[in-house]
Amino acid sequence: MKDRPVQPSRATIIDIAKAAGISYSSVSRALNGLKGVSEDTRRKVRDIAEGMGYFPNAVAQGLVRRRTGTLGLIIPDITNPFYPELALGVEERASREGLCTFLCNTDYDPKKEKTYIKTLLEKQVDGIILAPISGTANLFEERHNMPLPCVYLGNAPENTKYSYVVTDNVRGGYLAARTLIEKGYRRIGFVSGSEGGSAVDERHSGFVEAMRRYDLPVREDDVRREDWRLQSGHEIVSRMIDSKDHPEALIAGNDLLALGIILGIREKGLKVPDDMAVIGFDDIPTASFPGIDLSTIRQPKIRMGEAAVEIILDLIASGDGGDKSPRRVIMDPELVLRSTC
Amino acid sequence: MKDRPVQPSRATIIDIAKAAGISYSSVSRALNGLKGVSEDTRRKVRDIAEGMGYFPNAVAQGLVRRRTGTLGLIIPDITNPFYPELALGVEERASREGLCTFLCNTDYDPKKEKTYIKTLLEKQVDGIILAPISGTANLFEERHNMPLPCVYLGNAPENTKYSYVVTDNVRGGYLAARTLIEKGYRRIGFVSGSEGGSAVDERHSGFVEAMRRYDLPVREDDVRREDWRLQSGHEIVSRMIDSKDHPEALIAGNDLLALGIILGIREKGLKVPDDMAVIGFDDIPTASFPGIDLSTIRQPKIRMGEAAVEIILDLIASGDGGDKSPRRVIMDPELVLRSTC
DNA sequence: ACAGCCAACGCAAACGTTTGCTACGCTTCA
DNA sequence: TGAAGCGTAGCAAACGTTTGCGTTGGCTGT
Repeated sequence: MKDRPVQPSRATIIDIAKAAGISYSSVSRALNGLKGVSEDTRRKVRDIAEGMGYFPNAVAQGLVRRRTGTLGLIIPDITNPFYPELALGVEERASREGLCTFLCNTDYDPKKEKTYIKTLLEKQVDGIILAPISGTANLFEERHNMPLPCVYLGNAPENTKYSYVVTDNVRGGYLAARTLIEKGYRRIGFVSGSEGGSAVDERHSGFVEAMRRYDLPVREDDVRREDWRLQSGHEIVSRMIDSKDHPEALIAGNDLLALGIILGIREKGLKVPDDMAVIGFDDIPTASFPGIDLSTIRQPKIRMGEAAVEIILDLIASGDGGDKSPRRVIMDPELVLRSTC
Repeated sequence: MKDRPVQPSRATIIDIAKAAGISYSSVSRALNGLKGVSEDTRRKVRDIAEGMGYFPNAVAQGLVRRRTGTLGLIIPDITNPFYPELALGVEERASREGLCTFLCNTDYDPKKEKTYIKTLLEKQVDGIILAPISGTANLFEERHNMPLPCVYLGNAPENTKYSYVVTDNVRGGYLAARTLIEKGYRRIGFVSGSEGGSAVDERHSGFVEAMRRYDLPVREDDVRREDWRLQSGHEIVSRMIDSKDHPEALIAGNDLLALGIILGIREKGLKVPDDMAVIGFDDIPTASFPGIDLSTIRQPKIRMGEAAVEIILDLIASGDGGDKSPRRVIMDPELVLRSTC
């Protein structure tokens, strides 16, 4: 027996056409359920296709259809429990629509964010969902004319012309502060990352607004902005406590920071909330765990992810690149009262 | 001024060729750094390309190169903190190689897993990394001749002909049990999900082996296999405690279950580890949190993800679909002793 | 019996690249 | 001076589809 090489390439519609004795355009029509083929040949084609284990080459399809059936999701840190839930919402909604999602982790690095956007453009994704590191300087805003549907998720620059899905961060910050104030805390601090787009600023200004309304001073020392990691919360609160002059309660810009803060407080031998109260933002799964039981401002993460996809779908359908009529979705935050305040 | 339509499509190498007055094959060569063009024209082409905001169409490239520069990562639940770290390892390593990663979440649904594999094949990904739900029945094993590089991650069927990256689960289970035994616990239970491929079985058999070596009985009531969610751990331990006849210590098949177990124990007014000790598996970030401080068997998650990508790269480079020489990587688990046992 | 129509199908262009082959002109060497 | 060699470039096929258009042939209606 001749040692002929294994057939390396998959069956194509041309192979099917040959086997069926018809042209390959008819095969395409048959397989895609278009009219122009008789029921007989359609069945025949389907049978042969099945028999040959045929499946379409989405790359070739993408080239001619100019739609690839793919989405790009860019997030800073998949390890931060906030993002997997966003991602889940995106992934689920997208897959229901037959779309595949590229996971792009920027690790809080603007350069990575930038190159990822470029890569996604090259890959001809049908839309990009961006949970940006910084609201100010990203590629969307730089080249203000992205050639495809784009949506900000979780956080968006002010006055952007692109669509976005965010929660009402001002209200969230206000809610957090008001809650603490009504529980009797007077000296309240605010800890967050520095980068983070308008979301941080908004949460902060909600906090300031509440303080003002209740005639409480905001002390500059009590507002710290470094970064978003747990470690950072731990360090900040440690320094505060060491200074022997610390606030009675802290609002954390996200739950990860809040966890770090709790960790730091306990490590210093102090008690939450007796010695210092804490409230977070996001409501990540860990927050609800007994022994942590973190009070927080919940964002509807999964629904946010879904909404982002729906906007993309909408923009695709409308042919509009999103330039003309950006969709803006603002979700309501929800106070989740647990035992840390 | 005539109201001509906005140019909707991106610049192509043909546009560049026209502008430069040369053939488009030369443009391709110039842009790709191939020889066959003078430095002069190369510069010229680069300038023009830049000026036109040109970027290559990866779909067209993929079609002719027969490589798309994409990977598929299939996992059961991005919400389980174990998987984001796997994903991080994969994503980082892949992006360093210029590859994009599709995130596919199966939600523990074999059907979704199956259709995702098919979709990835259609999309012509260069490789698939599968963290399978069940070791027995997945599409890899069903059609035992996947036409591209495939790697199991975290968990693989016995005797599979595909490559895999796993931790030594037998040893992990043994380690967990031995630790408890040496701490003085005698009656030890084992709680895990039912599906999960050989990984569960191996952890279980490591546990059994340790018990046997120390001449301790394994009571059937103390071994429970339901599913992998936190909720499940909570329920199982609640039932155990209600029965008034429960083991002194529990080994959980993963940390999420362990957290659920701790939750259940505390809810019943009992103390960990005094009334019941717990040890988990994975070492997810939450495990190290004070107030939880879960003892566990660590898997080197990020390195595992990286290794999986490296295997794919290797298989791609060798032209081998992976059929001939599967790569098998078995990582060492590490005992992380904290306060729950 | 003939115009007209429609269903079924084939042809070929198009999508945007890469790449093997060929052609040309110039240099180099015997 | 001629052959060989090399650097630069163009032509055209190929990748696997979709799709507009043209061509049949059979059926309908009058």
